[in-house]
Amino acid sequence: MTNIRDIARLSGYSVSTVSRCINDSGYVSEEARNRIQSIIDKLDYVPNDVARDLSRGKTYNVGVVLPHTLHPYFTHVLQGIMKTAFSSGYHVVVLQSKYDADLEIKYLEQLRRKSYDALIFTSRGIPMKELLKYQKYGSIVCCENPGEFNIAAAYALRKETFIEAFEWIKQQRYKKVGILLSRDNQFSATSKVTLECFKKVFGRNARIVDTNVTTYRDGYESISRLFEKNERPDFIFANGDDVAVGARQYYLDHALKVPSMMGQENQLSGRITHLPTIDHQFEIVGQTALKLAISNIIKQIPIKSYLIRER
Amino acid sequence: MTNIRDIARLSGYSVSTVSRCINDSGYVSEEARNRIQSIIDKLDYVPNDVARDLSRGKTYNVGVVLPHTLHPYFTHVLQGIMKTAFSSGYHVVVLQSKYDADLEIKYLEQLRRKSYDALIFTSRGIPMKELLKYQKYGSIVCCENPGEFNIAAAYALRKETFIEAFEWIKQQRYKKVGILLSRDNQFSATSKVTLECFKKVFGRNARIVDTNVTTYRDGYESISRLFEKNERPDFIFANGDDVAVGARQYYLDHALKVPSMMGQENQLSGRITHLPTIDHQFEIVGQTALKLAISNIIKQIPIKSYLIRER
DNA sequence: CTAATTTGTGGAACGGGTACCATGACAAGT
DNA sequence: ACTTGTCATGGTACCCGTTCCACAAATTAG
Repeated sequence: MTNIRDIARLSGYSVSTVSRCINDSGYVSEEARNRIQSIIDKLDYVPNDVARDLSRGKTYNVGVVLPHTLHPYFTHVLQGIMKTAFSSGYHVVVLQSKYDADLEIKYLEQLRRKSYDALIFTSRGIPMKELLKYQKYGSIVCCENPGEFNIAAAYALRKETFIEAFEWIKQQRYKKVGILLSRDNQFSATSKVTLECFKKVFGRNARIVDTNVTTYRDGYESISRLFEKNERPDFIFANGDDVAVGARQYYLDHALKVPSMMGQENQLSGRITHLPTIDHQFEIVGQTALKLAISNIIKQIPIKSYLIRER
Repeated sequence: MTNIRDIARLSGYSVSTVSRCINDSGYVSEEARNRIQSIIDKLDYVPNDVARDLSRGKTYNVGVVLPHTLHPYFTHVLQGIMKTAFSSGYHVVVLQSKYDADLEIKYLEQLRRKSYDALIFTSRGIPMKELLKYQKYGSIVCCENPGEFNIAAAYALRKETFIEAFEWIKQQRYKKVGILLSRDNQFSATSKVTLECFKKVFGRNARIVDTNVTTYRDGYESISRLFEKNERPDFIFANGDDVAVGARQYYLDHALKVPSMMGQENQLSGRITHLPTIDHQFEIVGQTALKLAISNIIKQIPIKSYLIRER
C-alpha cells in the first residue's frame, strides 16, 4: 500500500505539505499542488481512514443500540438517525442488544475503547446509573425520559397524548378497557406511563392488563387468554396497530363482535382497518437523538406525539 | 489517555510483553501477568480499538448499502446481516444510498480508504462493472443474481417461484393480470425476471404493467391510474403485500368488486387480508451475504423462496 | 551430557496520518 | 528602514497498538 510518505518522497515535498494538499487546508502553492496531485494520481493513492481516525482521535462513528430491526419503532428511529448522520458525515453502526444487559455493557466498553464517538440507546436493559459511568468516554444519548438523571435524551412525549386518548375513550362511555403492553411496567418506562395516564383518567380500575405483547400474533393470543379468564373488555388499547389488529382477528375468527380499539405507531395494518392510533414521531426522535450525540450537549428533548382519531 | 507504553513503564515490563498479556497470545509468565494486570486495573486501562485496527490492517466493519430502512425487504436482509455479523464479531455500518449512484461510489471509496473490510449491496444503482473495479480493495457482496459477473452474491431465487405462482394464477382462469413493479425493468433485475416469467407462462400479452409502486399509497394510486385508462385487470400481482392491500383499498373505497390478488414478502398486511404471497426468505439472504462478505470467497448463493397459497 | 526446543522478554520497525512549531521569503504598513 | 503579517514549506513528535526478530534461560530429547 502506498502511503503519504511515498507521495512526499516522490513529489519532492514534505509529508506536511502533502497532508495539507490532501485536506485542502491551505498554505500550498499552485505548483506544489499540481506536482503532488500528479503523483497521487499516478500512484492511485488514497489516505487511510483508520490512520486518520487514530491521529485525529475521532472516528465519526455513532453506535446505535437496538434490540432488533423488525419493529417499526426501531426502524423509524433508525431511519431518522441515518438521515441526520448522513448529512453530518457520521457513520451509523447498528448494535443488536436483544434487550440483554451484558451486550449493552459490551457496547459501552467499545465506546470506551474508542470504537465510536457516541452511543445512542433506542432501548435499554441496564440501569441508567450504568450509562452515566460511561459518559466520560463519549457522548451517550437515550430515547426515553431520563427523569432526574443527567444524560442526553430525545424521546416521545407520550403522557399528554395518552391522557388525550383516554379522555376520548372515556367520553365515548367505554367502561372496561383492555390494555396490551409490550413489556412489564416494572422494566419499561413506557408501560409505566401508559398505566399512570390510564389511572389519572379512569381511576384505578376499569382495566385489564396483559404484558409481553408486541406482535400481531401476540395480540391474537392475548385475547385468547383473556377469554379463558372470562375477561370481556369493551375497548382494547394496544401498544401498536399490529397488535390491535391481531386482537381483532381473534374476534373475527371466533365470530365474535369486535370491540372498539385503538393502536399506536400509525402502522399500515391500522390504516387498513381504520383504527384510531397515536403517532409518536419516532423518525424525529431519531434525528434529534443523533444531533445530540454529535453535539456533546447534555440536554433532554421531548418530541410531541399526536392522536389520530380517524383514518 | 493512558496507553500501552504507560503500562509497560509502570509495570517494568516491555510493550511487547504487555501486548501479549492483553491479547493472551502466550509467552507471558505468571508473575508478569499478575504484575501487568494489576497496573492495568489500577490505571483503568483499555486498549484503543482504532490503533489496533490500524496496526492489524483490519477493522471488522462491514458496510451495508441500503436505500432506506422502511421497506421490509431491507429490514429483513439487515436483520439477517446483523444476526450473523454479531456472532462473528463484525460491526454493521448502515449506509443510506437512496438509489443514488454517486452515494454508492462514495461508499466504495470508503472501502478503498479502509473504512470497512467488506461492503454488501442490498440494492444497487451503479453498473456491476463499477463494483468489480473495487473488489481489489475488499470483499464486495451483492444481493441479486450477478449473471456472468464474477462477484460474490446471495440472492432470492425468484424465478421458480414466480413461474409456480403464475401457473397457479393461470390455472384459476384469470385472463388479464395487472402487475405492479417497484422499479422500471430497465433498472431492476427483479422487475425484469417478473415479466420474463409472466411471459413464459401467459405469453406476451394479458398483462397490464405499472412501475414505481412500492408502498400502500402507491398501490392505491396505481389502481386509480389504471381506472383512468380504463384498464380492468381480473387479477393483481403486486411486488408486496402492502402494495396489494393499497390496491384493494381503492376498490373498496369506490364500492367496486375487488379482484383476486397476490402479494409478496409475506407481510402482516397480507395476513390480515388473507392474501396469497411469496416469501423470499430475505433474512437468510442477509445471513448468507454476511458470511460471504467475511469469507472473501467469491461465490453465488441462491436462496429458494416459496409460495404461500393460503393463509 | 550435548543438542534441540520451548518459554520469557525486550527492542524497534511498522501501520499511516495529523498538527504543532520553526524557518525563510516576500509584501505591506508606519 | 524597521516592524509586522501572510504564505509556503519542512521537521518531527504524536496517536497507539502489533509483530518480527534477537537473545537468554529453561526444558526436553536423544
